[in-house]
Amino acid sequence: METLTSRQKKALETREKLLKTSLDLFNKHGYEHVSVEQITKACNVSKGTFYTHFPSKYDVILEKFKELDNFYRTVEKNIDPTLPASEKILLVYQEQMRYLTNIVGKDLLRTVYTAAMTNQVEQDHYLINPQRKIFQIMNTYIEEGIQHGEFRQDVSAATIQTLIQRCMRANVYDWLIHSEDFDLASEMAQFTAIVLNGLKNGK
Amino acid sequence: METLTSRQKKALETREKLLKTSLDLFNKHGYEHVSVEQITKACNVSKGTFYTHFPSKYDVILEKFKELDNFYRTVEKNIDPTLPASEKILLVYQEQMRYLTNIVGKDLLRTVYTAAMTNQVEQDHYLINPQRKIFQIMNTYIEEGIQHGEFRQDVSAATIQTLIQRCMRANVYDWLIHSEDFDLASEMAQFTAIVLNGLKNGK
DNA sequence: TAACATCATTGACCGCAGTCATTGACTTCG
DNA sequence: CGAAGTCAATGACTGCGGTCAATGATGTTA
Repeated sequence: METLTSRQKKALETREKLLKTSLDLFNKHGYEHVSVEQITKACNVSKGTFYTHFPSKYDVILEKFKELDNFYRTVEKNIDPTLPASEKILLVYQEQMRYLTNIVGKDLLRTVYTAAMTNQVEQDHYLINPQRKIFQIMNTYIEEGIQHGEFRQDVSAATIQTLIQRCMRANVYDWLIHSEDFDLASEMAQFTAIVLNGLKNGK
Repeated sequence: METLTSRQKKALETREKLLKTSLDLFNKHGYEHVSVEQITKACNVSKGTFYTHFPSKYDVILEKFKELDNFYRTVEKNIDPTLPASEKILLVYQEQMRYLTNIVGKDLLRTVYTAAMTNQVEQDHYLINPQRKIFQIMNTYIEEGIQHGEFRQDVSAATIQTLIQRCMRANVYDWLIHSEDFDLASEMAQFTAIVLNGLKNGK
């Protein structure tokens, strides 16, 4: 199992080359302005080859996008564990929004947010997949906050988790439909702070 | 100006026929499964004709979608003016979500929410256009709430308005990316109530 | 080594959104 | 009325995402 035949190695090379070239071209010209044929020509393979390695043009993006989770692991470590849950949540989101703004960019995110609505295949989309590292981190903080009596008792942990996740998508989506003049990190902070305030105990 | 030449009348007829046929077909088979050629064949016109009347396939949808505003006018009238602002907001949203669920449907809304991200043409999209009747209604309620000291003083009216609108898109978007098992009206009510709670005064 | 099986690769092909030069019926103007 | 202008309508064409039957090089088995 471990060792690959030369054939499989070749195939993997092709795949990697397609992946790298795709992302490079997307970065340079924008997702919509790069055709699959451009990618394959740049790699000296045929169009069909692209589709033996990726189900669609979009899936290349998704692959890259999933790397995000490594980023979150680093963020998690840099957060002071003694802070109240709501502040931790705000901090993680702040880092995430910075990352989305500066590294990922509108173009790729737009693709993901569009595909989430269109590809209603494979159950539910990655965007709401509970497996995502960031959601697991958030959920831990929320559980913590509940145990410390930080949140209202009449809303379940699962509900709070869903709502906090929805905050994220709300602000990202609004960022995507606004033309510039929208600072994702600060909008996110403001909005989430209000939601957290609405969830606070004894007010 | 008032009277149309027979030529213009013919053109308008063609336009209306295309509009009606498009929406009928979209309703019957779903937006994605209806091609422009199908529409034009059903109308006995050429494909090009479609594009003399509509900039794109999507714009047909948008036209229908704008009729929503008439609906909001009716809703507004049925709301008890003595209620507190936050309750009025919840009521309007409740009616809107019912309308979106039962009349408009996921298919058409998905199209609009996708296009809002893609067509970054003509400034900002209809979805965040302040001209929309529903936003004007909401804004009135919010101003009212501020004057009655219902909301925190440290957040401007404009900000509150933006956040309340964002609640709408947040829940609609999440509805669109969930496969069934998502009750838009109740999710919306819950989420918005929490945001309003977070905006409440003296807590 | 020879016959067979696998599977990455190919490129012609499909369906569809959108374009545009051309046409000719209708309108306007002298 | 006739010439000139307008503009709705046309359909061949482009570009692109995605498909699939055929190919043959590589790997497996006898």
